[in-house]
Amino acid sequence: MRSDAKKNYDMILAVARDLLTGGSPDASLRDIARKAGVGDGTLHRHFPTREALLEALLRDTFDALSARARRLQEETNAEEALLTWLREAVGSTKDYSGVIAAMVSAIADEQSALHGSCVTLRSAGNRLLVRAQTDGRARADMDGDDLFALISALAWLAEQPPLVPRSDRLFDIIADAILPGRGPR
Amino acid sequence: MRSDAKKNYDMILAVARDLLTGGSPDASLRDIARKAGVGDGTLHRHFPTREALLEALLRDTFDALSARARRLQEETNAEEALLTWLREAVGSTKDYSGVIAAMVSAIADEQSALHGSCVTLRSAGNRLLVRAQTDGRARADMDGDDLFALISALAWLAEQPPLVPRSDRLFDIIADAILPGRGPR
DNA sequence: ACCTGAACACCGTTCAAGT
DNA sequence: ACCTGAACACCGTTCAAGT
Repeated sequence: MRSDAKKNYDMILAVARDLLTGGSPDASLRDIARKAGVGDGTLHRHFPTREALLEALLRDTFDALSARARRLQEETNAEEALLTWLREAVGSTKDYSGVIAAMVSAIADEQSALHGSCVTLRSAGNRLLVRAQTDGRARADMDGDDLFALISALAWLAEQPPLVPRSDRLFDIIADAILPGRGPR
Repeated sequence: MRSDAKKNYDMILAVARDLLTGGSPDASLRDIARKAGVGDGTLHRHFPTREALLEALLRDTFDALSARARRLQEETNAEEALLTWLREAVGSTKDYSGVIAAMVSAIADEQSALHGSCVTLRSAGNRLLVRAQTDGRARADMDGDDLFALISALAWLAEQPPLVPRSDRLFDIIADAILPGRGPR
């Protein structure tokens, strides 16, 4: 990449992160381009869709979650590892509203810029799930796709402003479904 | 309402239902107006927002769900009643994509056209939940808002095309969280 | 190679003009 | 009263023209 292109690319990402995690979660691509000081076409060439931009913003987060799963796998018992990782996975997208629906759509669309990140996430979760199932902790009639869906549902709930105050409780309820016999009844 | 206005109102609703439940879940309000043979302003006066249109389309459904809850309350045991009603509530919005996020937002916004329907739905669910809790079937640390949120999450999952094939299973998993000790482990 | 920004086809919303 | 449809301020996307 030419150095001026690289500079634009980085500037777009920085501005997008500021706007989206700041007060403007629905900022238009045009707004982002303007604030980044580039033309509409430049943004569109670097990031052909909004998804592509989100993917670039979240790739590091997904990679970190995958590494985190590996560490938990080694260091912690199966139930605690899965639970901790779930909590972190659900929390990981909370600053990027709208990304959850895009992720669910991307898991089935190999063309999507988010596809790779989604597959990585699902695999990481699946490893932890299988171990917890082997230990008889997690319910047996579930697979990695179910787990991915439940994480999505929880992340989506946490994205809805009126439900934010309840999101910890809702996490506990659904976590109980995955790891029965944990919390209070 | 003047008779020509009533005719327009009905025509808009009929066309909207056709388009939204047909192949065009994201049909624009302008498309709906054109197909209904009315001006943009006419649609906008009858239904100031997309939510208002969805509310009109779904009001009967919500009323029916509320009546259904009352009947189940009388005729069926607490666990079965809640479970059956949950399944119907989750399925009730499946033909109207995008309505779930609007409903969650409306539960906290008294100005929303959907607010009344949401409150009705929450009350109906809460009655069934309380009875199931009294019978010791439903988990005790939940309230009507939690139930509303879980219904929303399930309906949202059912709205995501890649997850449609799994939605029955996901329903079972979350239903187990609400009514522990039901399904297979 | 890469960038700019006008242009295009949309969108929801408003409002002057009509009946 | 109620309706129409042009107009407005947006949106994502494209592409001719520049450097």
